[in-house]
Amino acid sequence: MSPTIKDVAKKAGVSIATVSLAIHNNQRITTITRNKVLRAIKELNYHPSRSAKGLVTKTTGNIGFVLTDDHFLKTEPFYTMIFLGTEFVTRGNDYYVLLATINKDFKEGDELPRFILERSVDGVIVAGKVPDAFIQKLSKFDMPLVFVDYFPPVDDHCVVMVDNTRGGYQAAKHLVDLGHKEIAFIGADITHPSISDRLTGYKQALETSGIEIKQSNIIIDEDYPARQNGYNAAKRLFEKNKNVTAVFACNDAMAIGAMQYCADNGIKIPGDVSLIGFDDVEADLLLNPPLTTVRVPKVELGTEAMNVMVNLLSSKSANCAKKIVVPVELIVRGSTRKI
Amino acid sequence: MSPTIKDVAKKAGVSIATVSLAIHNNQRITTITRNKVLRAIKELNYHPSRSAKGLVTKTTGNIGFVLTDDHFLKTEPFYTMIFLGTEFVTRGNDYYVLLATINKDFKEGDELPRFILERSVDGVIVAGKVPDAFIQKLSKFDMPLVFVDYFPPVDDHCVVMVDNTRGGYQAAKHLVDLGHKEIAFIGADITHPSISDRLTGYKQALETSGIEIKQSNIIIDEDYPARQNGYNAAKRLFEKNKNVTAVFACNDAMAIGAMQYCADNGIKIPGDVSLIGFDDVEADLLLNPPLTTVRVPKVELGTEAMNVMVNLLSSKSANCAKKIVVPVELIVRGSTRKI
DNA sequence: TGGCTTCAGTTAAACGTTTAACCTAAATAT
DNA sequence: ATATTTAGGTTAAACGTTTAACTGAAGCCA
Repeated sequence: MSPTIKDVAKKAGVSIATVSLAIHNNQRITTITRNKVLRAIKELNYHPSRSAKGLVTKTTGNIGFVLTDDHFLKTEPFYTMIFLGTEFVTRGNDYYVLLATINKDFKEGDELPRFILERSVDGVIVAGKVPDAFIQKLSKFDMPLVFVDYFPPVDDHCVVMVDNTRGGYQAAKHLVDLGHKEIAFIGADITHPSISDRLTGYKQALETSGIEIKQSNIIIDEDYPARQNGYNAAKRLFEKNKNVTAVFACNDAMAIGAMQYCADNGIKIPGDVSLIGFDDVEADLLLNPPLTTVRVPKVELGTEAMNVMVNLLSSKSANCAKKIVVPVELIVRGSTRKI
Repeated sequence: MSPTIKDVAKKAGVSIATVSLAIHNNQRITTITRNKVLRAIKELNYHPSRSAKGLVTKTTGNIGFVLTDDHFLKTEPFYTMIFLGTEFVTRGNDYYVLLATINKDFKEGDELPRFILERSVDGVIVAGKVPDAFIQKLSKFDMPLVFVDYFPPVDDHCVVMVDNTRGGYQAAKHLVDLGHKEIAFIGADITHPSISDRLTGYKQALETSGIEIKQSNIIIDEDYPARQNGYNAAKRLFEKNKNVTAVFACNDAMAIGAMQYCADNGIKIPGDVSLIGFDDVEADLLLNPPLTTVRVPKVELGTEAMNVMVNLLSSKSANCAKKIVVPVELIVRGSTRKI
C-alpha cells in the first residue's frame, strides 16, 4: 500500500492536521516544521489520495467533455483536435479530462453521462451541437458549463466560438477578389449556427461587392455536411447551373466530395471552377490540387474552452457568461485561381 | 446538493447499510425491501458518489492511458484511434479513461503521471514505445498494466500487438506476386520492434520466394518514420539504385513522403514503381494514386487492450501475462501493379 | 420446551483527507 | 502582576460510502 498522511505524520512527529496544513502552505506552520514534514513526504514518496481529498472538498480534479456520438465517430478528427486542445491545458493545471458521448437524439427521459450523476467531474465542456433536451437537463445541475463550437439557444453560458461569419466572408471575398461573379455556396444542416453563419458571411461578401445573391447558386442539403453530401450537392449544382465558376463549400468534407464529383465529370479544378472549403483538415494538403480553405484553429478552441473552465472553477466567481470568439484564417492553396 | 445514501435510507425507512446492500443486490435483502429502496432512489434521483465509493473500495473507475508526447503530437491520428478504441469499451463497462503523456526521454528521476501517484486510476494502458526507465518505475506500483502496440523488454506483462511480421510478409509477398524482383524496403527507427518485425516479414517473403535479399535495397533512417524521412529515404534509394521496381515503406507516412519524392522526380506510380505502405491511415485514399497498404486495425487495438484491462480488474486473477496478436489485412489500391 | 439455525436486517468502524474549533505557552498590554 | 493577544500547533468531526460483526425474531429439530 502507498503511504497515507498518517504515515507522514508519524515520521515527521507531528499531527496529521499539521501535515495537511504544511502541504497547503498554511501560515500557521513554521518553516522549520514545514521542512520536517516535507522531508518525511519525500522520504515516503507520499502523494495525497485524490479520492479522499475529493470526498471532503467536493472536487474531483476532472472535467467532463461531452459530444454527440455521431461527432465522435466521424472520420474528420475535428472534435478530436478540440479534445486534445483541452488535454494540453490540463497538463499545466491539475485536471484530467473524462470523455463521454450522448445520443444525438437525446430525449428528456435519457440519462446524463454517468460522470455527471456520480459527481466525478467539477465541470463540463460541451463540444459541438447537442440536443436541447440535453442542455436543459444538464443545466439543472449547478455545475460550471462551457460550450465550444456551438451556441446554445438560452444564452447565459460561457461559449467559445469560431468566427464563422467572418470566415464565410473571407472565403467568398477571396473568390470575388479573384474575379469570380457566379459564386455558389454548397452546405448542409443549415440549422447548425456555424453553418448558417458561414452562409451569412458569404452573403455579406457578395452584397458588399455588389454581386447579386442568387438562390439557384445556393445548394443546401438537409443532412450532415459530409463528403457524400458534397458530391450530391455538386451534382445538383452543376446539373442545373452551367455557368458557375467558383464554389464555396461550407466545410472541407463537402469540398472534398465536390472535388470528387468534378473529377468524375471532367470539371477541372481550378481550371474550370475554383473551390474553397472551410475547417482546414489534414486531408486538404493531400488533395490534387491542395484545397484552399479557411482554417479553424481546432486545438485552440479546446485550449480556450479549458482555460475558461479552469478560470470558472478557480475564481469561484458567478457564471461569467463569457464569450470568446477565436479568429479564422484564409489559407490559399491550389484549388482557387484568378478567372 | 445531490441526495446521499442517508436521504435514501430515511425516505425508504431503512438503514443506510440496507440501501447499500440493496443497490448491490445482496441476497440478504428481501425483494420487498429492495423495491422500497429502489423506489426511494428513483424518486430522489440518487446516484452514489464515486469519490466516497472509491475511498472505501480503493477503486476509482478510471483507467490511465499513457503515451509519449511525440506520439501524442504527431499528425497521423494513429494513437488517437487506439485511444478512441479504449473509449468505446468503457462505454459498456463502468470505466473512464484518463490520458497522460510522458516525455519520450523519461529518466529515472522523472515523476510518473499524477494519476498514478494520486491513485486516480485502477490500471494503466501504455500505448506505443515508451522509455525503459518509465516501465521500470511504473512496475513498482502493483497496478494492472497492459501494453498496446509495443512489446516491453521484460516479458511478464499483458500485451496487445499488431501482427507486424505477417503484415510485412503480406506486403512483400504482394509485390512478389505482381512479378517484382527488385523490391526495396524503406524504414526508420529500426530499434522499434514493430518496424523491425515488418522488415523481418519482408525478408521472409523474399526468402521463401527465392529472391535474393540485397542490403542496397534496404534503406533505414535512424530518425522517426515520418513523411520527410520517407522523402529522404526514397531519394537515397533511387539515386544509387535505378533498377528498383517496387518499394515497401515501413509505414504510410514514409510511403507518402516517398510518393512525393517520386512525383518531384518524374517517377510514375505505379507505372515505373509500385509502392506499398503500412497502417492504412485516412490520407491514403486521397492520394493519387490511392495507396496500397497493410491495414492495422487501430480502433481494435484499443478495444482489445481495454478488454484485457477490464478482465484483469474484474477477475482479480494473477497477472495473466496475456498476449493478443491482432491480424492485419492487405488493402490493394492503386499504387501497386503487375510488372 | 429449549437450543440451534437461518433470515433479514442494523450498528459501527473504516477508508484518507480537510478544516473548524480548541488548546497551551509565550509575548504583549495595562 | 494580571489580563489579553498571538503563535503554532492539536483534536475531532465531517465527507459518503462499504462491509464485518452483531442482533432479534422466526423456524426447526429432538
